[in-house]
Amino acid sequence: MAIHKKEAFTQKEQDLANFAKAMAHPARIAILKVLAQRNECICGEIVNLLPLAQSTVSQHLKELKTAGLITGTIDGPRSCYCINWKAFEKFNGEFNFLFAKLKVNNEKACC
Amino acid sequence: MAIHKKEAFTQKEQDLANFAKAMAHPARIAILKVLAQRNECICGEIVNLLPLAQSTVSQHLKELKTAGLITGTIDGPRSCYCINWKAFEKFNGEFNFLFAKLKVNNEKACC
DNA sequence: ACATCTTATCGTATATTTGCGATATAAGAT
DNA sequence: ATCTTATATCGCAAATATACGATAAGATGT
Repeated sequence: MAIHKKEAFTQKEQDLANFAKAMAHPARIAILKVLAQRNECICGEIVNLLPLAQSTVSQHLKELKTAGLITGTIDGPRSCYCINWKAFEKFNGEFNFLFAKLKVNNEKACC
Repeated sequence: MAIHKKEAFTQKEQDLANFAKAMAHPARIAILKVLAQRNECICGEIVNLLPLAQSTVSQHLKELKTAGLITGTIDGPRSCYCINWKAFEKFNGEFNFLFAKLKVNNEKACC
């Protein structure tokens, strides 16, 4: 029955939703914050900073990578992650586009 | 076993995650888009615009309302929804804070 | 070759989300 | 009072997400 009807929406709507979904967990927000603060690539250090098991963190990193919010390269025995700021720029722009519309209409809001 | 460990993160992280979560579905993005375009309050008209059943749309509206992204008031036999642009302002600011950090560190990104 | 260290993946249990039909609720119209 | 219209809620089925331990994979060091 009720799978996901995501296909029925526009690509932009899906893209925005996917971007939001990738950020829709405090652990992933925390990971992005760490990567933003230290701009040098971080690896399993994230595991020490989060109250989660290594496998769980790895899973969250994978999700962020799949969604395109971060990039990951293998550096010897360890992995190095960085934020894909280009993706953030893109989606920040789309969000702002939505917000801009809101601001314009703000005065006339009725409820 | 593995419920949600959301309590283990800061309030800000949770707030941002909840905001993102509310937007993490194309249907809800579409709803927000409609509400942004027509600034007059929309009710079940949204149902006609979306490829979803009335009950499903109602559920999405409820989620958006619970998350604080929209407001809803009862207007006679029908419901009237508007975007809570204040909430958007707040979270847009927090997102931009994150993005700003990114831009600063952009040059030194290593992967 | 072997041990070690780091990270990814698998398997699994549980919780949450998504979607719909059916039903309830509430206001207006007849 | 009853019917209609508009929304919300309930109950359910199926899909996803979350989390962990166990294990695999890959590189480095001895």
